[in-house]
Amino acid sequence: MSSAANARASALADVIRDDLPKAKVKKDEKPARKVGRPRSEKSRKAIVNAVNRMLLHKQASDLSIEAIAKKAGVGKTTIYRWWPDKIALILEAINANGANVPQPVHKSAGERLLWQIERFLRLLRGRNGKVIIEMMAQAQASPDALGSFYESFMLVHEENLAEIIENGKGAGAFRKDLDTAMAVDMIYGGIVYHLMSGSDELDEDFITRYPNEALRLVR
Amino acid sequence: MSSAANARASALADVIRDDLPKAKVKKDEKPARKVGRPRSEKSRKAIVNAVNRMLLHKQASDLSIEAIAKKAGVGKTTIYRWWPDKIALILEAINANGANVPQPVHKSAGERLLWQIERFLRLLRGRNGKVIIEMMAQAQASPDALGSFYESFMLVHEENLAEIIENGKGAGAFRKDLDTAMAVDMIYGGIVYHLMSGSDELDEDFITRYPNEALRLVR
Amino acid sequence: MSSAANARASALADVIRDDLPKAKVKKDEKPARKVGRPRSEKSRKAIVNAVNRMLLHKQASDLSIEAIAKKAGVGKTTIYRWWPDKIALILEAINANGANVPQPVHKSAGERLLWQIERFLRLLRGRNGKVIIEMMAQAQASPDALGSFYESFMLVHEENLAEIIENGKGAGAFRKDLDTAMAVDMIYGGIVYHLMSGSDELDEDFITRYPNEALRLVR
Amino acid sequence: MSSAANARASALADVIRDDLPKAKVKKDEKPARKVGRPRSEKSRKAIVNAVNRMLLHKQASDLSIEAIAKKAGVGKTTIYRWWPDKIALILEAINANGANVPQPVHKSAGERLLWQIERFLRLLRGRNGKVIIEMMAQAQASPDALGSFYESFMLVHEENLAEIIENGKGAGAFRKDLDTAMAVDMIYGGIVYHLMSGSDELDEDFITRYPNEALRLVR
DNA sequence: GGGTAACCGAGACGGTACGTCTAGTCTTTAA
DNA sequence: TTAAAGACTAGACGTACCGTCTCGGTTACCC
Repeated sequence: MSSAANARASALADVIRDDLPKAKVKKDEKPARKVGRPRSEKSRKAIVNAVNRMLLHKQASDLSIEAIAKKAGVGKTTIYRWWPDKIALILEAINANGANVPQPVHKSAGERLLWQIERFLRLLRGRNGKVIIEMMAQAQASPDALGSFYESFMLVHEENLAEIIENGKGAGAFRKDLDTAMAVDMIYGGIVYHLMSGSDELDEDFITRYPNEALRLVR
Repeated sequence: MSSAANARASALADVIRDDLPKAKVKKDEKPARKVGRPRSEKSRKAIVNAVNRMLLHKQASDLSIEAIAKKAGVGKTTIYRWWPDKIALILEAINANGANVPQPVHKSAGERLLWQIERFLRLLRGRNGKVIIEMMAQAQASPDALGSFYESFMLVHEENLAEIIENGKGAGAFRKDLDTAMAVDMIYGGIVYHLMSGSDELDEDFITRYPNEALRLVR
Repeated sequence: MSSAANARASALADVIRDDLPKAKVKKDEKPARKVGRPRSEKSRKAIVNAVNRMLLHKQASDLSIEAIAKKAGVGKTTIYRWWPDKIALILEAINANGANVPQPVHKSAGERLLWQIERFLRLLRGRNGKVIIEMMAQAQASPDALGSFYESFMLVHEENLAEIIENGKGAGAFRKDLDTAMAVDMIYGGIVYHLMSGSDELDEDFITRYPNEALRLVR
Repeated sequence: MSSAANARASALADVIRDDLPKAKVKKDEKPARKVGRPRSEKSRKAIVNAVNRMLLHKQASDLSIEAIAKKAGVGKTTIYRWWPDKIALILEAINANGANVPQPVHKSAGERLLWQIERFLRLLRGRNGKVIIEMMAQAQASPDALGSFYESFMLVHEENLAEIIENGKGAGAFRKDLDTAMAVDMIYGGIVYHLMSGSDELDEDFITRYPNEALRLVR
């Protein structure tokens, strides 16, 4: 990831990492849809709700499309029609690809870095964290799924962080010799690795202290 | 993981992280049994070879116990008898839990840190890297498997790194206010995350530059 | 079937066998409707053509309404609206319910029998035979479909044959003690059974010799 | 079918019709099976019983392997392992391929013919008749299934009947110019066609009178 | 050297889930 | 109104593996 992030950092126009397969994003196809029965919003909600209810009791890897369909009172095809894989479905369900809140501007580089990391940590607190980490883990099994995961979740965070670091370097707030891509890998990697190591949830202590520890890395 | 690693670092006697479930490691039961047909070394080798041959063609997640048994000319039970899960089997096969080479002594804290990180990177270069990362990913699905993975692979690296950092802090080589556990998370996390992001192998550039980047973190 | 055929034979006014469920034949409702968008002749042809093209490659039982609709570029509902089931559709497509050619009159009973059987055999020669037999086979699955098949294909042949035999008996050309219904069953059954036994098409030899063999039965 | 039956009649050694695909008959492979867990007789019975119980309520075409497996408390694979298709399974279940009772000898050709037809009719009386006819119908969908049906059910009857007719012709009891194969087609075809025409069961009247009607055909 | 115990291969077992296919119905817009 | 398009629920298909079990047999040891 880092090299791509790096390239991106230097040329910020690039929005899509091209070393990762793209998930087929149906919603981008065309806004003007007219003929045929329209997608049922009721079914969509039933599916998403079913996923969320099930995640209360069991691990993401224990959800089966079959069970979700049954619980949602929906045909399996309806799920397969709208989501390319379980990863995309669950990420949508837990709303992880939440609105890309614009950063407050006019802040110092350091403050922007802390803000961005805190935002990421907030997204991973509670049950969500474990679920998302499971998604990332499951995505390892197939390049398609991996692309799907990155595009819908990780990419935007990487871009934001890389941009902040690059700017900070330019403004002299961060070390000039810092490798942006590696910094991104370390900062997000530290969090991901922590969650993968067994803790079911991020504890408050970690959330509080991690951003500052990360700040030390870039200065 | 970091808090446990931290605790461990302060009290180096702890060998087993106790926030992780222990995998049942049958071979440790040890009481030198005599009766009964002894384990067939031939079968063990056949299984391990089959796994390694199969890993040349396919992803770790695409190996099934069934296929391994067939390829090795072995009953499925023989595999289940000796390995608790696919993770343990594959880790043994690729010999990832390689000998815990003792560090050269009388080095500076910085040199020891670089040496340890390089050792870890060396272990993950080539195909091995992706395979091990897949193991880590699959282990997320079950606490047992996760314990198994940590115990047989990750734990020793964490302990070594934590010890080096603690010593470096004591000797004044590293920052006193550095959080050892978080540093461990970031250093290994950066590598793991990089591999999980899509690169099939660690490129030479990354391997060369990562250790120094990590060194900057702790100073 | 035979008892109904028998009853019919004695009272020739009966056109519909009443031991068979009637298929709902929508096109018979007929009351010259005016309002609404008219049925698209283009679609009708597209559907019929699609069926015929598909029958070149595959068995009738391998055609699905879904596939036909897709191939014809037509909604499934359009098919369901106009044909009660696959059987009716395919029979129409291969035009099996071909015009009920009136028999030449003023012939002897034997000649009329031969002519009728030959007509039936002609209808079943080539690919048509297997397709029609498959229709008959599939119709076994549901009384509705069976009724549909009989009404649109088999009934008229049975009636004709029964009438010829009855007349022949009255004129002294055929055995007086002959059971008309059983004779019909045997004559058509022999052909149907032959086709169901595996031959993909009726061979010339069979077509040539069968009518005379049947004639021996009734004398 | 008839031509093959004819060839067979002239050369009675031929037991297998070769214009039909052979079903893979696993039981013929080898009697001496040693290794591996043996087939569970309990499961076999459970499956066969489930089929029979289900046939009381529903048509053969409405049985699904899935439902049978569930009702029998058995894995689907267990069914697929032992039966090539639903046809073979149902035929075994209703025991249609019942013992090939040897004919009483020293009878006249006519008596033997009547006996054979009555035996066939007896097999098809009651619910069995409709079920078997449905099997024959379903078998039309695939050459494999058709072969399976013929081999396990129809073949022996055809052979017996053909042999009786040939003998009768030789002994002067039946017409010399009779085409054996066509006679077989007509005799069995009459029955099959009758059942396919809608009657749910063979009525007593038909059973009583059909054999004599058939006898007239061959004289 | 016979008994006993754990091993071995083979492969059948009850299950779960997969992703695809089809049936027949429902809900839109377009003609 | 009806046609056409296509989404909907439902559920079977046949396959792949899971982890367990049940065989016949083998290979050590221990007495």
